[in-house]
Amino acid sequence: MRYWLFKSEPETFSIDDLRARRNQIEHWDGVRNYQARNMLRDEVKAGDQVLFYHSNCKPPGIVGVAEVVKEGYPDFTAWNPESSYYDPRSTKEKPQWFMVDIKFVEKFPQIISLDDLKQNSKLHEMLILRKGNRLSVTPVTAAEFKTILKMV
DNA sequence: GCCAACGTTGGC
DNA sequence: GCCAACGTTGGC
Repeated sequence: MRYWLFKSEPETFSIDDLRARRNQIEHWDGVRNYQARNMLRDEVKAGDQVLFYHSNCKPPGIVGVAEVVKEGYPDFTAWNPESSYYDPRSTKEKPQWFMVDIKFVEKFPQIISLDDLKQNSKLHEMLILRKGNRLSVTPVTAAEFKTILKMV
């Protein structure tokens, strides 16, 4: 089993939105970056654990955990001209973009803020803390995941 | 709202 | 295949 960190702007889709979904499951659509796409398509597997990160808000940070329940399949929002994620280069024959389904596991009683993460010496290697890192899907090590759960 | 850091696009 | 211009991300 592997561990990941998924970023989302809470204004767009928050952990509360995930919890409110039917069966508490939602597809993780709209990823339009090739590196992140490759991970969603090839590496993220059912059963993997996901740290749910709120970005572009005050404060940014990890707000809970989700679990992958369905692995990489074509992101159908790319086929919908009405969608803001529409991409005419992606077709049903040759899908360009992929997504996974995740299920709500828990919401932390309080956010583990970006600042908290920076303070923790065990997390200095975390990709999310690297300068300039903008990937919305990043791998997390088992040790990092464990450390973060202890910070709750 | 600013702006640094990136990724993507497209002319050449 | 280079690289300038442009768009986006996301912390501050």
